[in-house]
Amino acid sequence: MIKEKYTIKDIAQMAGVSKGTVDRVLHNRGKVSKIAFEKVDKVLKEIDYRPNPIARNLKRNKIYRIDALLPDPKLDPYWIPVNEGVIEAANEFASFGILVTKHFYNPNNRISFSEQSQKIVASKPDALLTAPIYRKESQALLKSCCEHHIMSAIINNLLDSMDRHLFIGQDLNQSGRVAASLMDKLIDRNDHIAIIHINREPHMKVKESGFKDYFMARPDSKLTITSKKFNSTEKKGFATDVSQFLENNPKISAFFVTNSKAHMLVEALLELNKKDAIIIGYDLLAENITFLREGKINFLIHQKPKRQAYLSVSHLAEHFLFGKPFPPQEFLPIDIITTENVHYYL
Amino acid sequence: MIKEKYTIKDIAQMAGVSKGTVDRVLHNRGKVSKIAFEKVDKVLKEIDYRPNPIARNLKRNKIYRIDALLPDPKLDPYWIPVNEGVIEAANEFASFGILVTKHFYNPNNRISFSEQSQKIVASKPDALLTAPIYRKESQALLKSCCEHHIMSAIINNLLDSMDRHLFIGQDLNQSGRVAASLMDKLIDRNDHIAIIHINREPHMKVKESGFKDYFMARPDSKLTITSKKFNSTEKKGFATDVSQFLENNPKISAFFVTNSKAHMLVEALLELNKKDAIIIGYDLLAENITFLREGKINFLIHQKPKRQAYLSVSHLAEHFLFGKPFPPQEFLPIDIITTENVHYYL
DNA sequence: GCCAAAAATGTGTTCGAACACATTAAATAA
DNA sequence: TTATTTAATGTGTTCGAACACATTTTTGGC
Repeated sequence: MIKEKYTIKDIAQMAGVSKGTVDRVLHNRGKVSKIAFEKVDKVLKEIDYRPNPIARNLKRNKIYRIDALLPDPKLDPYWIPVNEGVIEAANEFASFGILVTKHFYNPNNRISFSEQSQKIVASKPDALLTAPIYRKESQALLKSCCEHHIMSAIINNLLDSMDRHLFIGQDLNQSGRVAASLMDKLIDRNDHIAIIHINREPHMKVKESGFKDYFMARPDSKLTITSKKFNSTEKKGFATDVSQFLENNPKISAFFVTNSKAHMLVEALLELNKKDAIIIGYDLLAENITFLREGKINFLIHQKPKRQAYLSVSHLAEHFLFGKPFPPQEFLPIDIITTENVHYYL
Repeated sequence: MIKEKYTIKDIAQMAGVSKGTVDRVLHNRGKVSKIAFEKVDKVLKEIDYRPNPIARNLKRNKIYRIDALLPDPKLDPYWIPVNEGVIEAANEFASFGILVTKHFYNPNNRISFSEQSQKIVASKPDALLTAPIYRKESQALLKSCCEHHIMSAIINNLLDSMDRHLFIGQDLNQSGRVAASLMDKLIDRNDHIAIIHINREPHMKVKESGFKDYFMARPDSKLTITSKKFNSTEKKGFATDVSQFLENNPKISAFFVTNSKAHMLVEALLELNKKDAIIIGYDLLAENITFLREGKINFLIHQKPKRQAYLSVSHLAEHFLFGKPFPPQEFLPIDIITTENVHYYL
């Protein structure tokens, strides 16, 4: 295998035919005689020809449309970095003819998700990127995409029965286990642990399972783990609820918050004058980082929302532009964040 | 700003000139009258023209050469993933006309580094990628690159007085601090800590500083931290040395190993029947992972050698191909690895 | 006002792949 | 055998930027 760049013209010359014939062989377009085919095929087998993706792309000269359907970052700050990741990738690939359009839905309103879904499918983009908060609606959307031959990519959380869609995110069960193993290093034998869901979304149950599984696997474990779901979105009601919960469970001193809202719990605990609680939460929101740096949150797990979004868009783009293959599921590492390394993740 | 793709031809038409004139304006090639310049300039200011990088690249049609000068992975397994990262990126960009050549040097022999250096510079590649283990020799190499207009990228460890070279790696001082903060969570008040250098390379001192700084910053800290350097490369001599060291410092129960050789220490400790020592080390070598999973290493810090290499090559490639800018220094996150999340980093 | 030199502007070709179209060779029917 | 369809093959153009080259316009000198 000689290291050189071969062109169609080269191959044609080597095989003693014209570039048109080589082209027909390469693309199985027929209208090639056996003799000609074999001459070309022989050369192709010798040289490991790889078409120049740049020339190919220039010729195609197509504008690829990727539509992103995401929760409105104004309504939940968790989605701000996701939005940034999409924008970054969009800018990077804009001059390559990749056109990214963003659509926001209200994360507290399934109807808004469905409405936007239909609009997007109707506009027939080349690919769709979404965070499937609502299971049923999301599955309907993905099915619809399949039917209309729209590529689909998913971030944040996996849906069950979901093959052949690009997924980029974390293994949420394992993420719960990581949280548990960190908790394990921090607590004493007689600590009681609470798993706190604040405005629970379905996939957070998976984190809870992982967390519990870790401790269940240890035969010596006699820990008490209580799971609690808080629904209040207003601060006041939430603080009262927390107070109530702690009165009923006075022994609890360690908390695992299953989403980005650990800072809310910290604030509530501070109001109740309950200090030195052990807290593990998710995501690098400004409030969380502040508490992490102050030692009021012990560990954060980084779900890399920005990277999820960036990677999805760039995988799709590079697939369209250069035919790059990508794995159907890409599980990102579960990053453990402390005061000391948080800086490098921002 | 209308969202459309403009070509030079479009601009020429809009400005009422020929594409040649537009080209001269875009590239400041002179030979343009004031009137023509202003006509073109006006259009350019209106439309935010970005040249099609694909077409540009096709026209250039140049083969870019990147030479990588790295320690032989056969002589130190730490460099295996670095090698993999280079290969992966090389394959990815091969069809774009990026030609990556690897050169290995003996990490225990500065002469072999110098010799290879000279060969590479003499062959005048477009860029050089290296891991600068030897300070003086590396600085000479980088200077030489500058003079010959060879781009240079560096991974693994930073050299001082090193501007305008692409660096991709971790902040080693901070990495020591991360190790310390993890140690802090694991130890008791009266534990004694040892910092262990096995076959020390100069930059490992930086990790030690970071580690010590963390504990110094705490006014309440009365910890004893001993630093020890082991030089033996053979197992037998090493175990004896460790034994000796422990006899002299019987109170030491926690170890921070500043490179990928934590597994050697674990083995030595096992031979001495010293169990439940606390150990924090670096890098996901197979041996380290085994001990991590068995609970004999508490934390590993992942230096992402593969990613460092991959990123360097792809940054250089994308710079050459598409004119992508890159930051002079890119500090990668300092990943904390436990039994629970190690799987996702492999 | 005319010619030569210089400046300004326009035209044409290239890169490699893709595909439309033109041309030639082989196969079939009259 | 000749006309005519069909198969096989070759040629030419396009994508957008870059640059070589050709052409036109302007300027200065007499």
